Amino acid sequence: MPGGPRCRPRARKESKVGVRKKAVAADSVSSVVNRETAASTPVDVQRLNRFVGYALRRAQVAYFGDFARAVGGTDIRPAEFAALVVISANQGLTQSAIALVLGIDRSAGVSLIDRLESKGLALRVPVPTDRRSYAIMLTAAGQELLGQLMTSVTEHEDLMLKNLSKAERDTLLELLHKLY
Amino acid sequence: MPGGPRCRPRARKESKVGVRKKAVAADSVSSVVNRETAASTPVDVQRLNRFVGYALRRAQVAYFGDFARAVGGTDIRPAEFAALVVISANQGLTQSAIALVLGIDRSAGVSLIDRLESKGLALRVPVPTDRRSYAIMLTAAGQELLGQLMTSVTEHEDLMLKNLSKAERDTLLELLHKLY
DNA sequence: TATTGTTATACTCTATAACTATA
DNA sequence: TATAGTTATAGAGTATAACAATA
Repeated sequence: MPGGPRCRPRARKESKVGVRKKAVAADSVSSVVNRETAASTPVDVQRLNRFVGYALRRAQVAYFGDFARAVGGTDIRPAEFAALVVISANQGLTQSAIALVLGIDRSAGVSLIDRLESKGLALRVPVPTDRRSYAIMLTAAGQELLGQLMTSVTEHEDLMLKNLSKAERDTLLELLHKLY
Repeated sequence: MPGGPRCRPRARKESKVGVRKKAVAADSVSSVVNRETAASTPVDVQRLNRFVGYALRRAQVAYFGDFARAVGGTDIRPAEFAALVVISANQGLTQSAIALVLGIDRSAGVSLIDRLESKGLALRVPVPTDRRSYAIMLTAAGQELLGQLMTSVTEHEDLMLKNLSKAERDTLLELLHKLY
């Protein structure tokens, strides 16, 4: 996939985060080690599952994890797909406006549009009336790919949401929108 | 906050991702630049908002972004909170088991438990019957902090979900659980 | 002065591969 | 051989600060 190395090796021994291996004797802890728990007794996740934030994260990870497979060999990531959808519905939007809509920083928008442009899906068109900014447009290839993606992403969502009725799906969408 | 630098400077000029600044003349694009769109006309997000994945991401970003404020000066992140909840309800679980429950890799579990341990919230207790593994336990401090966090995180969720009725909240939780 | 696009940088989260000690 | 914990590493995602060109 895309992109070269962006991170460096950590310094060889600097990486010992915190205080490791300082394990204490079991009897310095009030409770006793429960061997059944450590083995294969069902884990209690009741309290954890009451938190919406945790459920949100798990659902999002599951969704994103399957996204790459869903869009096949296109090498389009969720943020890129979202950008394509926004640009398609709002041809000529500036980069900053796109970033604002997507809820990311302007600086993050640069590499997002870079990627779309390098794939031949979008273009930066100079705006004559404001030489600081570019109008972002879909290319014909971008428009066509978006058409395919609308289908494959919709299928992906159908699969992810197969346990939900149509009404539940609408409800989920509506409730999520209330969170931001 | 924690952690030193982990990334290196990109090589000075290597960073030009893709083909930038190759802006073409406006008339090489079928559509014309819509100045109103580039200015302040309301942006059309109708199609984008039909995608559950996008809504999931936005909701999760909003939730996580406010989490740090919600837990005050404790410097506890969502994953650490989730780990504390799991450990508390399942004292003595191994590191691998915790990672499995949280849906992360064993290797990611290492630094998670490292952080809890370095903050004095959890302990790695040697398991006599299996010298490869540790039983993870909450310390008294961990138990107490978790008590406070249960309150502040619950308040945080109440705030995030203030636009939802109790029934809607339960529905949201139930629907999200169906996604993973 | 303010904004647009940009670059350099930093940091979180998470994964994969490989290693060591143990089973 | 297989598993638990660990380390080194890669890379996605995103933020902040600062700068140049332009408004």
